[in-house]
Amino acid sequence: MEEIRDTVSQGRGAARRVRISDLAEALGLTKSTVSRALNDYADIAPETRRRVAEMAAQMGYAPMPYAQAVRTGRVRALGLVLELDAPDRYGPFLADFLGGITQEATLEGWTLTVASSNSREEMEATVTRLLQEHKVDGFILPRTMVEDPRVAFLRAKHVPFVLFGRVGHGKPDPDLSWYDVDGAAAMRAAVARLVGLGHKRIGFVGPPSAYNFAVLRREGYQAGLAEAGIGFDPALEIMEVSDRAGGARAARDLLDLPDPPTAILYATDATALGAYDVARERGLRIGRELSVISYDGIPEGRMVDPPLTSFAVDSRHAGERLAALLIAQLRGADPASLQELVQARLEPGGSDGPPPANP
Amino acid sequence: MEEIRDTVSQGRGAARRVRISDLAEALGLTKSTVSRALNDYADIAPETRRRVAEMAAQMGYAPMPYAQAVRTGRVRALGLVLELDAPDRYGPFLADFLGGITQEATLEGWTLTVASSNSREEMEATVTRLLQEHKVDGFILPRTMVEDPRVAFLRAKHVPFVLFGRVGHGKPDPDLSWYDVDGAAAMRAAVARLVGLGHKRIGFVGPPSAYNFAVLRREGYQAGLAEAGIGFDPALEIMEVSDRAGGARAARDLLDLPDPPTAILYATDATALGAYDVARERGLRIGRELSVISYDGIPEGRMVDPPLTSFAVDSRHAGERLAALLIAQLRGADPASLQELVQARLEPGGSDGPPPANP
DNA sequence: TACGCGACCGAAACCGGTTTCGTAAAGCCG
DNA sequence: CGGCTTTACGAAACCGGTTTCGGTCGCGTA
Repeated sequence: MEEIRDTVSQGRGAARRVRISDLAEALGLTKSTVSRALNDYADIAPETRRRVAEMAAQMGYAPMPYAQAVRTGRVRALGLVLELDAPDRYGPFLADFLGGITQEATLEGWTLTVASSNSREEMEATVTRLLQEHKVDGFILPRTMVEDPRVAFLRAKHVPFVLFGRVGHGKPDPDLSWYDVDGAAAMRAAVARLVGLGHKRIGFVGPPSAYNFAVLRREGYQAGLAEAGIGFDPALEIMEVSDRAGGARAARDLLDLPDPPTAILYATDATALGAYDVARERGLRIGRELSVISYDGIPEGRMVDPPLTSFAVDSRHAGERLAALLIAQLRGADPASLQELVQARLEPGGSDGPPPANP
Repeated sequence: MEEIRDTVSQGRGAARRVRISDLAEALGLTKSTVSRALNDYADIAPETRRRVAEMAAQMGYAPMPYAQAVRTGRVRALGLVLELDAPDRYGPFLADFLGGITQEATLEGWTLTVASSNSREEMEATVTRLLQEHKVDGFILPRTMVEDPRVAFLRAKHVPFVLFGRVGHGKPDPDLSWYDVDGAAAMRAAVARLVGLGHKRIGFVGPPSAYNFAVLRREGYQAGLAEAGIGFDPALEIMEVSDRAGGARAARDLLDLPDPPTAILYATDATALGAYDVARERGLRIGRELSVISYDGIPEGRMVDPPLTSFAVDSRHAGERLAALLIAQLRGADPASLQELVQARLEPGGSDGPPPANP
């Protein structure tokens, strides 16, 4: 192996990377003292600490994370395993989500390592490898399930992680870190909005109930009905729907009921678009003969006619906060204290309106 | 700092990670010999090499990349910087693309580190940090520009990289590694298809010409015209269009010409959807009064009526090959030998047909 | 004035590998 | 059968940091 390494700097510029020993020499100290000064050990004089910090900044010193890792076991890297086998493939939010994570991580001097899996087995193998090679210090787990195998798996290995979404239905999740958008509250608000417009029969179309968010949104729907004093009719609720075609089928089934709903609440925009297809088929006008409200705020919802009334989530913010929560946890914060619930933002479109006068 | 580290294994299971010294001891060799055996040094007896490999497999030994990196400077990590300021935000392809990269990288024992930037300055700062911290060994650069600042930047730093797309117009790019889909060929084929249907006046709508793929696709369009013996009319070509609304504006401009085209070739599906909006506005039927062909193969193109005839690219394959090319380069292959050009796959829809009888 | 105790820093071991260098044993050759 | 190469491995340095362990110094106290 040729003696290249960092020494591309032979010519001009690029000033051969400064090591901690260079710093120590320049200061007339030993590298052990410099190291402790930089890491805020108590047995360093404040004045010395200041001098070291100053010289480090001046010389542009930055430690090499992997050299530190040999001793500390920490690489300052966050892990994210994308699940390629998920039904909706993350939609258009992935770029925002990754942008949020990486921007926040960069701010704190961390990086993001991403991997992917096509099955649960593959996911476990990937996580294991990442851990064994010490490529990451902790994980961000997107799209939680009610019974999430990843949680049990990582817990058993004592690996820090944060969840995007909660687990276990609606139970409090003690000593787990998570960030979630309050889908239940959004669904409640959606029901209230529809009731305010005069609707009495409101359908609900939800995703596979293995996903925690699906369950929470359904609960929000039912809670909304209860608050409005409307009885819950199981015939109006269709679960296990995950794509546009499924959303269309659900709409047909609901509209074919003896006493069909005048409004349908969809748990996701992608499925709500199916209602537009059915409306076209049957000559119904969305927002007039059929009202629709959904959740996610995908760009496509703004492009259809009429625009979809939807509760938008800020994926970028989610990424930022998840990164921040995980980093905090890795720095020693108590996981149980790292939980955030934010509200979705209503984006009114033209897809909801008063029910038709004579049904 | 407590003595935790890997020794969570005090109870059962988790068998304290096996180090190279454990391997050496079990074999009755020194760790230097074991290391050289594992790294295929010439001065190791074949029989010894075999024994070491066998024992390593048996004991489940895997070196820690960062410990190796202290000496070698290599961390077996690929870098990807997402450009958040790009006009189209990667669309729905990002998950596939990342899936391809990570699956291939995993196969070879590498990982992917992703970062993001909102501007050129931020991109350079991010790359510099990743390099300085030795978090990555090389980069994958998506979405190349005709004059790509990233290429000059990384070249000056002697950092290995591969391009998704070519640079510098259509020139051969010597000593650069790249993977690209032959957009020009697709556009030529599209023109031929339209001419075969009877079209004589064919418009073209392209993305910002700073992007290399935009230029190549335009050249393909013009080459297609030439092959068909149709003169090129500059009025029929509109560039710098990057979204659906822009695609709609372009369609209006083209249709408002004194001698309007009967078919429009769009360089991207996202912009082609704008033609559907205009068709609805003006009561034109796509595939009848107006033919449309485009490129990308986004899922939404399959959902519109009629389905969009488009040339689909396989983003997952692109990710896989880019990862493979970069890894090969990092292993010492000559960059100039690492260039791949693949063809897009035509997905016929209903958006193209014979021109109307009387224009 | 002798003693004890913090405060502060240096010396050296250590982390898990890689690479250089030296050398004993085996093979080659006449 | 002895000298000269090879062959194949061990010993030790090294990579860039962190952490442990002492030891010196100044100062308050008896």
